[in-house]
Order: sequence, then structure tokens, then C-alpha cells
Amino acid sequence: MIIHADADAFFASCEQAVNPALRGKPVVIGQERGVITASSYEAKARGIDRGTAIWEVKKICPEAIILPGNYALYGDLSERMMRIFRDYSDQLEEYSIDEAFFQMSGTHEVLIPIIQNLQHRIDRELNFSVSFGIASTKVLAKVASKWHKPHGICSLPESKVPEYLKQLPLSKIWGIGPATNQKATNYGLINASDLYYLPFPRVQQIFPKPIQEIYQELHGISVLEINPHIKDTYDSISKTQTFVPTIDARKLWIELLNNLERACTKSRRYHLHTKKFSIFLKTQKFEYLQIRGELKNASAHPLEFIPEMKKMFTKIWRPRTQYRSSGVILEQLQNCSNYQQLDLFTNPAQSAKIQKFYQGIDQVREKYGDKAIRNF
DNA sequence: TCTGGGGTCCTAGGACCC
DNA sequence: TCTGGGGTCCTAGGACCC
Repeated sequence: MIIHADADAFFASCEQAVNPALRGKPVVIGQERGVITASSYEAKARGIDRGTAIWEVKKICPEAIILPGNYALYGDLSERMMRIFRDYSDQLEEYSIDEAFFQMSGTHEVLIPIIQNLQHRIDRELNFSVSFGIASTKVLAKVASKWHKPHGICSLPESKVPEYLKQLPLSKIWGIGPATNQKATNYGLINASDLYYLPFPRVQQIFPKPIQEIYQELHGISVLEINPHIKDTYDSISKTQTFVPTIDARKLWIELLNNLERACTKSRRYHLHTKKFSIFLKTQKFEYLQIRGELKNASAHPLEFIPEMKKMFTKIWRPRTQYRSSGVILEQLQNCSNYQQLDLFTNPAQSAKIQKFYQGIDQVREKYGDKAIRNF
């Protein structure tokens, strides 16, 4: 059986767990600029959820407590939650900071009291609540965990699946986004059960592989496996920031340099480097302009990206256009703890200097904090 | 006073090769 | 006088997730 565990309003619950004065109050997490990333159930009750703009929060609910986000705390509590799950199963996938899938053997009748016990343990030890879904596949377990949220436990045996799916809009199924939902609507598929009752060959005709897999999972055929590997590396690292809208090329360029700096710093921390990277600009009209580039040698040192990045920037930047954000994405990252392969024309002394320069920066930052050295 | 930030996976189609 | 038929690899971009 697969259990899906989903912490309730996780970031806000963490804040309430460590600060009793916040309990029972509408708490939201988000920066002053932009939108909020999480809200407590008290805030949700007033219609405030992920994606609500901060100015809107202040209008709807002036008494809301807006917090900046304490990711070290959330990471710590997440780790403790995962450790407790591991007491119940060693086949565990840490799906995100607040969600996990794990496997347990037993019938629904056997598992329900065990999961109740687990839920109480989290209540007691961590002061926040988690909802659980019990089913035969990941997609069904996801359906189940949402059913009685918050602080719910829902066991969904296959005999009850059609009845549950009848009440569920297709768009609520994990993996069905706006594009697929629109396509499904065009075929007259509105509820999850409409997809469920389609013959499989028809599904194969209409939909790509990911949706075919969801279909099978809804029918209790487990095709999405638990991935028990702890994630300790990245295929890509990106940094982006929204700023006060500008048409000034120089300001934009400085934003890109900052994104590059932050992406490379993270990349070096994980001993990763790459030749391939992209930059993107987002206009005030929410147009997205992206361009890819390639270095001669893999690197995680901003100085070695700048000449190529300058060319890329010149290619996509348009005059008299308002921009609202920019970003840098390092792609196809590879481990660089082994030696660096240089091409024939690179001056090894120069590249060694640059490497030493950034080692120095990393050491200062490690000792005195990330803000000890900044770009200007 | 519009709409953040950080990831992964899949697919269509072009480039290239025999 | 015609110009097939496979393969593989890579990239750009879409879609989706938390």
C-alpha cells in the first residue's frame, strides 16, 4: 500500500508551532513584493491562498500577520517529520519539503490504526498536523490525502474509487494542469470519473504518456514508483528576481549579474559546473524571452560566463520595453570534484587565478555570512 | 497595486550519419 | 535521370509540480 503524507498549511503551521502567539490567527508567508507562498487555515478561511498578492491580503484581511519566511526552520521541521515517517517505513520518498510517499504492507483495516498512531506522534512531537492518504497507487494516495484535510486520514480502497472520482473535478488530479484540463474539457471530460471510464485505447489515442500513467494509477495499476533516493544534487540551478519595472539596459544587466552570482555560488556549494546556461527576461506584459548559450569549458565562476552572457543579453534585449524580472539558469550540471577538462586554447594560469579568486570568496562567505561580499 | 521562485519530465522536430 | 529508409542525439519549449 502507498501512503501519501501531506503537512497541513506547512510553512504557516511551522510558524505557529514555534510561536504559540500565532496560533488561531491568520498567518501568511511572503515577501513584501509579490505574492504569498503559504497561508494558515485561519487565512484560507478568508479566501487567502498561495498566489494571492500581498496588497490583496492587506485589503481582505488587515489583521493578517505577514511573515518573511524562515526556510531554515521549515527545513528543520521537515527533517524531523521525515525521520518520524522513517520509523514506519524505509521505502520513503521525500517528495517535497512538506510531502512524502511511503510504502507499507497490510490491509486498509490494519493500516488505519497505525497511521492514526503516526499522526498523533507528529501532533505531540512537532506541534503541527499532517493529513494522510492510503491507497494502492501514488495518484490515488494523493486523492485520498486531500479528502479530509486538515488533520485527516483517508483510506481509499479500489472498490470506492469510482464513487470518489465522481465528486472530483479532473483538474484536481495530481498531474492534470490547465492545458490538459482544457483539452479534456474539449472532449467532454469534466470529472475525474469521466477519464476513469474512458477505454484505455481511447486514452492512448488522445493523451501523451504522463496522462496515460495517471489513468492507470487511477485504476489501481501502480506505474509511478517510490523513489527512495535522497536528493543531494541538481540537474539545473536557477536564480531569478522581480524588480521595479525598468527599460534601462544597464540596470537589467546588473540584475542578471546578481542572478549569475547567486546561481554560481549555489552551484559551487554542490560541486557542480556546466558549459550550458540560459538567461531570460520577462517583460511587463509577461512575455518571456529566453536564450541559451554555451561556454568552451565547464565552469561555476561568474567571470567566465560574463563575455558569453553579454552577447546573449544583447541578442534578446529590446529597447523601449519595460522589464519586470530576469533570471539565469545553469543547465545540465555535472559534478566537478574530479579534474577539469580544458580546451586547447584556454590559458590554464588565468583559469587557475579565477578559481582561486572564487575559492577566496566562498571561504569569506562561509566564515562571515553570505552578505559579507556583495556585488555592486 | 496585477500575477514569486525553483525545480523536473516529456515531446516534436532538426541535424547528422550510414 | 531523380532525389530511400532508417537510426541516434540534441535542443527548445511546453506542462506541471510545490
